[in-house]
Amino acid sequence: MTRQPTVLDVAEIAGVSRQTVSNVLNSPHIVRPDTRERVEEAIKQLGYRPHASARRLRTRKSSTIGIRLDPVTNGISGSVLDRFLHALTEQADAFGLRVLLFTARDPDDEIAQFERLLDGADVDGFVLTSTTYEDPRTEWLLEHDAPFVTFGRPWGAADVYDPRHRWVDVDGHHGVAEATRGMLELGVSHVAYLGWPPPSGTGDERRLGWRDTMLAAPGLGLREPDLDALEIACEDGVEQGSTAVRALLARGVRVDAVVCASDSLALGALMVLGTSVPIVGYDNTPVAAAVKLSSVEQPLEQAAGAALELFRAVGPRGDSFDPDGSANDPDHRLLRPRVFWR
Amino acid sequence: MTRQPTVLDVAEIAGVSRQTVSNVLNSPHIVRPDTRERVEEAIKQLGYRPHASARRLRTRKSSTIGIRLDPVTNGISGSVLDRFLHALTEQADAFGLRVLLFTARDPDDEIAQFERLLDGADVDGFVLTSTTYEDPRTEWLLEHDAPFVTFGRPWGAADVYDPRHRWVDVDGHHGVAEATRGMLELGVSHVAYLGWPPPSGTGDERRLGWRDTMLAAPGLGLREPDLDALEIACEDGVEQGSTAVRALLARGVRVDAVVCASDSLALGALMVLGTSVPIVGYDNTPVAAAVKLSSVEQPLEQAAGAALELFRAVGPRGDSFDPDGSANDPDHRLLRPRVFWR
DNA sequence: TAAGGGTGTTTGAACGATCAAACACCCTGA
DNA sequence: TCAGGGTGTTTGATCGTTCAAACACCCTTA
Repeated sequence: MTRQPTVLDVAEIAGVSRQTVSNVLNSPHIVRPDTRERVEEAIKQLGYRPHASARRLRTRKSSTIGIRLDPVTNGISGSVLDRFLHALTEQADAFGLRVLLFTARDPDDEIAQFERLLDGADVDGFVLTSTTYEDPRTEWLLEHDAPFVTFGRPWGAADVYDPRHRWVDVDGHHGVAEATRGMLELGVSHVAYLGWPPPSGTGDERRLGWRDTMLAAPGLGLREPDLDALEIACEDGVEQGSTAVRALLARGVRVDAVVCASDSLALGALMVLGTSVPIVGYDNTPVAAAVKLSSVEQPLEQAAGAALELFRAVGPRGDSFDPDGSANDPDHRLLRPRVFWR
Repeated sequence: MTRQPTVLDVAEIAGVSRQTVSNVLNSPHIVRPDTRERVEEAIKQLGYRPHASARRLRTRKSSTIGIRLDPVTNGISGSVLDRFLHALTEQADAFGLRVLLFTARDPDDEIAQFERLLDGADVDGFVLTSTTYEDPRTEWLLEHDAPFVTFGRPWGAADVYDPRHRWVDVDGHHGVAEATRGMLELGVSHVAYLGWPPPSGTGDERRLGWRDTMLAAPGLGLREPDLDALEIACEDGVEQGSTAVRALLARGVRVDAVVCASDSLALGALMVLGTSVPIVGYDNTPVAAAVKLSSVEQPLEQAAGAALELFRAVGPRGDSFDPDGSANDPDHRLLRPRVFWR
């Protein structure tokens, strides 16, 4: 036989019907053990493998998630999403899912792609990677109730814990706080913060991680105005980081250490300050490793796994309703990063 | 009507049969213009979109290419493949193709994935990104005549221009030669080369790009032994690059400029030599941009486009046989990189 | 006027799987 | 002996599309 074997071929060999073969594959528990064994034997013998498209046509499910590849690898930090994508792909198999890529020029185009992929039954749903305030994409997906999970909280949403919007995210506050604490443990007191200008969901959270830690530090005796002086904000970028640090120094501020909102900024700081002052970046990109920069590392494997779990759970919505609220929230996951000291 | 419209719905509205609608979609030229117009009108009116799985089931084609996401983003240069992947995804649409990701632990596992994806009709074929000498993967694919295109020449193969093995690649010799010429034009004479230890298909080629250019340089009067002194090899990595350059200097060699086989090595050189000596890297990674390093840039968009073209052409093999040989080779593309001077 | 050829459209069947309902069988209890 | 219920398996129909062959029609040409 030259063509691929089908359920029928398997059925014939095992001496059962099509449907029984199908049952062995999809709901083994309803088949009697000895029958099941015979069928499994035949499957192995023929090297049978279900035809994915036929199954999709019938079940109207593709077991595939779509994910958008961002248009520009925006500098250094692009690699974070690449690593997330990688982890996602790697673990998708274990969840019986596949990952289909697509690109889009802008949010509107992306929505058009959603429509195209869903209508063609190419994907069951999506994983979104960078969501913005009042994101038109999530609104569209909710409206058309298409399953989705975002990597990143819906900053600015009325209810961040809306069960209809499932998300996975990394606790930036905790990460930066840890980095700051690590600096203070070195015995220094003037830990500066180099971040992004508000408003920025992620950025503001990271900034607070530093600020809260500094204020709470015992015996440091720092007050709000002291902190204001130790903080500087600029757009993301190596050059911008260098410029900002120079400005900080020009003000005559004493800087014992620097905690940054990104590796790009950290690299910028490094180029001005050299290795005399300890610096911590964020995202632990390959660049950080290359120049031996400490950095906050996001648990991307965990994040990917959690995203897949949430995605798979999208179907039976509401049946696991938790009256306690966020106590044991099954729809959202906030993961803890850790500092990678070098 | 709540469900997705089908060809039948369109047919009814346009007053034609299923097949005519199908023809309008797949071979518009055989449909009379006025009929076609009526059908297109109906398609637009209903917002009809063909069901991809149904089509795939019938045609036994998935219009999807599989691509493996490499297990580890190996340092800085990982971004090259990411950018290629990106370009591939972006242009796939124009070729009516989709990109499906998968991962694999090792070549054997990858072959198992090939089998799984092909049997399930999930993909039509593959684009391979890093091929090695006597690659078991390409051999398997050839044996099972599964369509594939590699990004990278089959180094060491008996016949690199074997028409059964289609490939796209970038002319590293030319890229490094250009970089070297650029250095010489600055008026310097002692251009060193920092590369990888042989044997390495890509590495050896790049090295020759430098060597040939140096030997051919008019008025330089360099001979083989002089070149040997100007050359040093080490494994890829920032640290390794620094060490190698230090060794070169320790030997008392005069170094006016450095051409490197990668950005990692270039960064390593930069950390030892500083900005006093011009350095050129390879791949133009974000890191190179960040530290203002000149670098050879691979035309990844072109490479992706060419890969897709070749992939689409895999079907009718042999009908475009070219007796002249490589004169106008339709199965392979060697692209020219350019130096991005900073 | 009938046979032949070309063009454009329709019809029946198939792709390979799963759903839903029917069916066969065994066991129990009236 | 037969109704009733449970378990395990089979049968017919279906998902939405395209292939292959049939068909209707018009235009030539003998």
